[in-house]
Amino acid sequence: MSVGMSLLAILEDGPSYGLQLKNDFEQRTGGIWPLNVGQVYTTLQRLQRDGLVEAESSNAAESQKIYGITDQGRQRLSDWFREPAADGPPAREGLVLKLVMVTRRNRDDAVGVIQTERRGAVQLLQEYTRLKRETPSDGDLGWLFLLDSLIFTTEARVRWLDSCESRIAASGDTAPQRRPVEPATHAFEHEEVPS
Amino acid sequence: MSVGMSLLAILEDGPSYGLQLKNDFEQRTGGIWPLNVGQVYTTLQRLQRDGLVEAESSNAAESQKIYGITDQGRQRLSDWFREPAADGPPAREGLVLKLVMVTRRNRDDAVGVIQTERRGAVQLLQEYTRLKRETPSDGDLGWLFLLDSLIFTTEARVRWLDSCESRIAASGDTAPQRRPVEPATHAFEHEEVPS
DNA sequence: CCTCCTCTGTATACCGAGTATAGAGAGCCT
DNA sequence: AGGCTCTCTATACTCGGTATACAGAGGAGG
Repeated sequence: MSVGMSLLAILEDGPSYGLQLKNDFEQRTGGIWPLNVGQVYTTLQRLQRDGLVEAESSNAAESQKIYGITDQGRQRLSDWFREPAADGPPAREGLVLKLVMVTRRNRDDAVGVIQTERRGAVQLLQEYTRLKRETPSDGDLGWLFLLDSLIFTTEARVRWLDSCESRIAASGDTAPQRRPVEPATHAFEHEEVPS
Repeated sequence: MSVGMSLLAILEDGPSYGLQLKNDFEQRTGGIWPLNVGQVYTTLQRLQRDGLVEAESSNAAESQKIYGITDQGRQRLSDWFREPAADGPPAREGLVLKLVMVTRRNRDDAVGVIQTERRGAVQLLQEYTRLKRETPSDGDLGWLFLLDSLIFTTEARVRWLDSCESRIAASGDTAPQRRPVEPATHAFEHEEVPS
């Protein structure tokens, strides 16, 4: 739950409340990662349930609930920073999945997908580099990290798409692979289904 | 819903049922992306609700429900292949979030996070390149795409981590950074907030 | 035969991430 | 006063993901 941990990290700088946490979160990520307000409240409830956060009385306005981090919360946050991020299988990625699926179906469609995505990625890349150009290189470290991350992964995506396209080009001449789409298949195809 | 669309893509090859769909999915992704069975059934229910899939009578065993793609499902699948994948803000990434948060808190901890993650990423990279070495370069295109994607993004992650570390090294000497905690941004309310 | 065990297959409960929206209260303006 | 906007909290809902319950079929062995 990286959102919850991020809220904990913000709360470590002092007690706060829902909307303020949302704003702080978005400020720290330069507005690149907007955070839905509703998610803040549900996440706070979960953090409170787990004892990582406690509600403090807001004497002035009833409409504000101030939350503060607990000692257990500080401990949990420390653990989060210490433990490695990825342990299970790598996260599924929509575009990769799409390309895997479309390639088996029709290689021409795959080339279309690649070209569409490449255009989008290059455009994003230009946007990110523009943002970076406007940022002093001694600016906020977190913001620079985030920008660099976006740039590196988007660059990698472009190069990956190029490699996919050339792979298709290299193999397309030799291997036909897929039937030309027919409706009304399954009537007769039933025998092979195990029963 | 890329999982649902992937199931649709599999169903385009002919009717099938829950467990078989899980197995086909994992076979197409070379076992890199295991798919929980439960998710298959709930996703099938959603697809059926939306009319993209229909339950066919399972003649032999009652314990098997055979699903087939509908014309509407084929249309939806075509649309999925045609439409660009990413339109909203880029997906939040746990590691980037962690690094952004930890950097603001303590740069030494940030270096620790970077080094831990770098070790893990390099190890993954070795694993992926080993898998690639064992794959003939004219093998299944989808599998090669998937493998390349993992390699490209993991490489990018390593280079990103290196760049983060050198940024910290470059700026660490000059700039103190921890803000001395200022709540009270907000008009009148919490002059009572304990800090 | 009957029991136990395993394998296959389906289904549900639950959690977290994420979105949309309802609705209360305060301040302001005319 | 009425009405508007802004702030703030809260809930309902969807989807991705995991674990687990549950039912049936078939085999092994007493």
